Amino acid sequence: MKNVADLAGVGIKTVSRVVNNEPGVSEETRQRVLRASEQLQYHLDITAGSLKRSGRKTQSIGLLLPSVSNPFSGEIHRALEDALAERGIAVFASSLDDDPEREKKLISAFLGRRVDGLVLTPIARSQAYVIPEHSRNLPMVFIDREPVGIEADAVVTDNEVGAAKAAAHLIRHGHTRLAYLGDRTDIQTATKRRTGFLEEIGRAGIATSTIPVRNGLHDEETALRAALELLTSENPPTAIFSSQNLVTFGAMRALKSLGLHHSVALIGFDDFTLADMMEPGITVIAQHPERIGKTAAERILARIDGDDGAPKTYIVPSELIPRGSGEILPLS
Amino acid sequence: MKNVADLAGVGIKTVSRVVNNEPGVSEETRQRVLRASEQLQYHLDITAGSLKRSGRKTQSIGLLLPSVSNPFSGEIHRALEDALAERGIAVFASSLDDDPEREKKLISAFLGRRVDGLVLTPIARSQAYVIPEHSRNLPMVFIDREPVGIEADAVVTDNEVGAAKAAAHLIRHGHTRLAYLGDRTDIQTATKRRTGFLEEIGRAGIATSTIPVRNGLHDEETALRAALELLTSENPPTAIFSSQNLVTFGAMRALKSLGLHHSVALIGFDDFTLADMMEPGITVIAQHPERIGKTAAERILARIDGDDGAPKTYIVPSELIPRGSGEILPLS
DNA sequence: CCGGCGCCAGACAACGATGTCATGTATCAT
DNA sequence: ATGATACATGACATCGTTGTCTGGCGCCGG
Repeated sequence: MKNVADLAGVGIKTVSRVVNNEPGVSEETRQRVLRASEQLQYHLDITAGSLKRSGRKTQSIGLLLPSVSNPFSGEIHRALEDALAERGIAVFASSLDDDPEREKKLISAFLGRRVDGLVLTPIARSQAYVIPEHSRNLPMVFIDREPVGIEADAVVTDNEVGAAKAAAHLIRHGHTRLAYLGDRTDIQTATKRRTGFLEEIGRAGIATSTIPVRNGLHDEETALRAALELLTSENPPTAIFSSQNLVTFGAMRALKSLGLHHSVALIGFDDFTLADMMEPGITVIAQHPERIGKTAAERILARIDGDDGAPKTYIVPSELIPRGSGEILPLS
Repeated sequence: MKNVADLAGVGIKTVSRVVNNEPGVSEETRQRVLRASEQLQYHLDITAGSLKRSGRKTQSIGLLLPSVSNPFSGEIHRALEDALAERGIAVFASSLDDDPEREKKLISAFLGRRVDGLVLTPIARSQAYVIPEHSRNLPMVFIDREPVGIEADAVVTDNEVGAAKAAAHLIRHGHTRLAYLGDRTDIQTATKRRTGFLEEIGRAGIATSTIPVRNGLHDEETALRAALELLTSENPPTAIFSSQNLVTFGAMRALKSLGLHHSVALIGFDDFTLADMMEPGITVIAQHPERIGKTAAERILARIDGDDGAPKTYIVPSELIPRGSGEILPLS
């Protein structure tokens, strides 16, 4: 900046005014400065600026996702990025792998970069450790899962309601022997989906104690084995609800390998590419990651702009998309 | 930092020494400083540090992808992140949407944040406009596509070879009436795949002029229409090669809707989730995004560390994965 | 007993920008 | 002509940190 000022024969502050489009610079000087910065390939250093700038905004936020390679996370990321790009805010993205240690380490790394806000999928048992930062006015929005041990904004899918819709849908099609395949119980959404599913079954007058529930399935392989075991048991279910994508894939493989894909019903939580191209099409409870991302962006921007209302949880409704597998009728 | 120094009753520089683990501080003082920073919830500001620090490293890089919601990009992103996290380097990620304007704008935004390097999928017709930055020693690694108009490192899939493998595979299975469905011709990889595909056909002694080639397909919808038109034409192909995921999906839909999915062969470039669960399984030329990401990370780190060898293009081999659709024999 | 050396520690400038304030000059009403 | 007013501009301190340099102190050998 100094060099530009010298070349243009003006003061350093005038250069600052020009590149920031501040008023109070004559058109002639402005042109001279612009020519000089062009010539020197000058580029404003926004990190240096944010040191002194009022509010100290770095125009960047940190985004913590289960994994950037997870398509669901990718959609959220994209929606968020688009909304923030309009304001010139850049996004640091990173993956947690559902590891509480990584969560803490990465938050710390972002804090060190003085991000203007944090958008995150929490995994640690409690987020109480960030209370100091949060109350020190660091905007935070939790997505997909609600925070524990701290009051903060959150944007989540209506997990219980969605899972209940799946149960109701299966029951309406005549099923009474339902089964639940779910993720690790330390993942909040998995637990909520199980609760919603079982409660709806209870409301329908079916004894939930008769419902086989398999938890702790975190990948396709374990889900496949659990499903196989279930389907080859004494009194196999006529309908399966799987709480998550990978679990759904495992269930699909199990059904197909046993030749039951046209006779046992399946509803999965979470939509996925090509679900409609499967044989049969897979009925799902679809979440809306774009809406989650967009809402999270709105919230974090509002907080950055000083909104200090009470923290609130925003719920994005899920949607049942019938495609065939969930409409299979029980044989017996 | 000043506050910590005051509380600990030491000079500000001593605090700096402690938090940076520099030698020359007595154990006692060190403990006192650590206690003080604990008490004040002090967190080192690495952006301020990078202002004066030697080399001015901000410990961050910029990553420009077609879209962060694209699974292929997501895999690359993840591999890159993992490799860079070990060095404490954070990643700014953003989406280009194959828009040259966005490319320039985002590069500029990252430059303003003084990233230590840039990893990008170029889309603009030429990247000559970044020559000043690059020669001013900004490390850059291009991924997936090679840069035009500038000499820089690149990590790419062997597109021609991969496409040629697809052609050879189909020809080996007896096909002579092949068709090509491809992406926009301004996308480098699409062009290379077409070239590789057609050249292999030529080598097999088939007149390439007889091969229907449809370019400019950028989404599922247009691909679907192009495939339908092709398949219902006078002399329909017995095998299709699609140059990209979305195009493959369009082709799959077309085949299924015409009931031809078991009689017309299909090979797609790019692997995708559930390809093996389709009916039939979809044969693909798989790329290895993790390897692309990992290699790109190694290169950018080497450049950041001062490697100033001549720019080089690194080629990551593709792999043909037979799953059924590519092994369908011609009827006639 | 003294000079020299090593160790710890702090003072100070600097990094690249912005906020504040003072200054100079032209313009205008009186 | 004069003081007030507006506008254009630059000097300077400052943001939070690190690099450099200097100083005090204890210890050692001569």
